[in-house]
Amino acid sequence: MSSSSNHSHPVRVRFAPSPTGFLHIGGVRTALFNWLYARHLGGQFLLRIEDTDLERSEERFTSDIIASMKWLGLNWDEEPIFQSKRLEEYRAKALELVARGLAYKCFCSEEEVEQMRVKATAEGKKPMYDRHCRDLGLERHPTEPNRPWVIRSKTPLAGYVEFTDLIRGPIRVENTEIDDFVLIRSNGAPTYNLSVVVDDVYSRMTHIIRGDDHINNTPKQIHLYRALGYEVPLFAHLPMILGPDKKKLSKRHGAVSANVYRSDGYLPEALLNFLARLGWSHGDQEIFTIQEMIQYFSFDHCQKSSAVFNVEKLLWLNGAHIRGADPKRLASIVAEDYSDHFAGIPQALSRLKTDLGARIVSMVQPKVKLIKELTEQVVPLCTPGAVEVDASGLKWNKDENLKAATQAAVQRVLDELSKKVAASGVKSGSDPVWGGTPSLEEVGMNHEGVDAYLRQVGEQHGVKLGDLVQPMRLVVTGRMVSASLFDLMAILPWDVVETRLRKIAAL
RNA sequence: GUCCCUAUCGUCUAGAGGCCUAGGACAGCGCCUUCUCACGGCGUAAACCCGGGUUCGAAUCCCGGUAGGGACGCCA
Repeated sequence: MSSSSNHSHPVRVRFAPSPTGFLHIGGVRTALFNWLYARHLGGQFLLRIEDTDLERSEERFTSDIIASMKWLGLNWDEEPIFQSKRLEEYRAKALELVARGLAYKCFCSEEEVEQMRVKATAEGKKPMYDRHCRDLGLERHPTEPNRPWVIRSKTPLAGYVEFTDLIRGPIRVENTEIDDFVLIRSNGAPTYNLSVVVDDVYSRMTHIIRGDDHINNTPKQIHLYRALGYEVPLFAHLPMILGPDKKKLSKRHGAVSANVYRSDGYLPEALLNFLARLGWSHGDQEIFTIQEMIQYFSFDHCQKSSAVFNVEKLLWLNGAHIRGADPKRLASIVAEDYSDHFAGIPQALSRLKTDLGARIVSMVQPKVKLIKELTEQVVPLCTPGAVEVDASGLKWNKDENLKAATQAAVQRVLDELSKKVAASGVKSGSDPVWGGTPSLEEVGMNHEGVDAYLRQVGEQHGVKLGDLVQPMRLVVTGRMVSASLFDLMAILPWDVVETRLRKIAAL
C-alpha cells in the first residue's frame, strides 16, 4: 500500500462522536477500527466528544456513548476531550486566519445564502455560497454595525486538493468544488470542520479513521491544516454500514444504541467480531478473539464498498462466542445483566453463582444464541421447588393409554431412584447453597447411568424414550426445550428433581 | 442537479494477470447424528453489473456506460 509517509512517531488515533444521539452500530464500527489500529501498532486511542452543537448535544447521549464503549471494552488512553470546553481556542484560530487574510467575516444572512444556493442549483451548479463578502475585508457591516456575522474560509479559487486515502488510494477534488465554508457561526461557536482540525492537531493525531461520509469534508480540512500551518495527517475512510434496504443505517433498521445489543443478549466480543468482519477480512477466518483481531488488523484488507448489516450472521457469531465462553463468566453476565429475571427468587441468583450454577450454564450454553435465552433456560434450573409448566404441547394429550403408561413409568423412576439415593449412605449434597440432598451423580449415577436406566424403564413400560423424556423434561426444566435431561437429572440435587417429577402424576 | 466514492453467490467476503470449470461463512434446501432444541458432519443450490480495450492470457489493469451509496448546512 501507499504512504507510511513521514509519520514515524507513534500512532495516535481517536473516536470523535457527537452526543446528539446514542452510540449506534456505525459509530461502534468506526471506534473499533480506530481502536484495533492503535492496539495493533501499540499506539494511543483517544475519545473526543464533539459537543459544539449546543442545541442538540445532550448529556445522556454522552453517558450512553461512554457506557457502551466501556461495555465493549474499547478503552481509551487519555482523558476524553470535550469540545464545548475549548470554544475559545477555535475562535482564536479563526480570528488568526482572518488576520492573516485566509478567512473573512461574512455578513450575509442565512436567507441570502439560501437564495444563492437556489440560484446556483437553477443554473445546474453545486449549491454554494457566492463569496459575496470574500474580498470586502469588512470588519463590521457598513450600515448596520450590529449585524451578525460568521467567519468563512477563503478557499483557493483554482487548483485542487489531493490526498492518498489508506483504504481507497488517491482522491482528488478541484478547489472550484469547495465552498467558502463557515468556520465560526454567528453565535460564536465553531463548526465541525474547524474544531475537528484544531483538535486533531491539538491531540497530535497521526491518522484520521472515520466513515466515508467524511470524504467530502477532507479537502476542506486539508485546506485548514495548511492555512493553519499544520502537518496534514493520514486519512482512512471506512465504508458505510447499510440497512437491509441498502440505505444508510437508521433507527428504523433497529440501529439503536449499542447498549440495546447488550440487553438483547449479545456478547461484546461477538458484536465486535461481527463489526470487524463488516469491511475487513483475514482470509477465510470468521471467528476471531479480540486478540486475533488486534494481531491481524490492517488497512490492506479493508473493503472499499459498503456492507449490509446482517443480523442472522451476528446471531450465529454470538452463538459461537457463547459456546466458547467461560461458564463462570456467562453466569456472572446473567446475574448482572438479567437480574430482573430473578425478581422474587433471590435463592436462584445465589445458586447461579455456585459451581453447580456454572455447570448448569455449561450444559445450556452450547444450545443458545443469546444470553437472554441462556437466562431463560437457567433461571428455572436454579429455582428451588417446582416450577409452573404448560403441558398443552405433550403428545400424550392425544393418547390416554400413552399418558397412563408414562405416568406409571415415571412413578417407578421416582420410587427406584429415591430408594437408591436413600440407600447410598451419602447424607448431603456437596453444594453449599443447594444444601440438602445429594445429586444422582453423587450417589454414583452419571449421565450414562441415567440414560441407560431410563431406556430400560421405558422399554419395560412400553413407552418410547422420547415419549418418556418429554413430560419429564417439562416438569424438571419447566420447558419443552432444554439441555440434556440426563445431564440435568444427574447433577441437580435429587430432592429438586424428585419434587418436580411428582407433578407428573397431577398432569 | 453538481461533485466524490463504490461494484464477486440473497448477505458478509477470499481473490493483488495464469493456482478460478471463482474458495469460505451466514441464511436456504436435503441427509446423517439425536432425549427436545441446538451443536456437529456430509451434500446441494447460488456470484465475477454491462460494453469496449491492454495482454499469449483478465474477476483481477485502463476507458465508457449503468446501477448503488455519500456529500453539497451557521449538523457532525
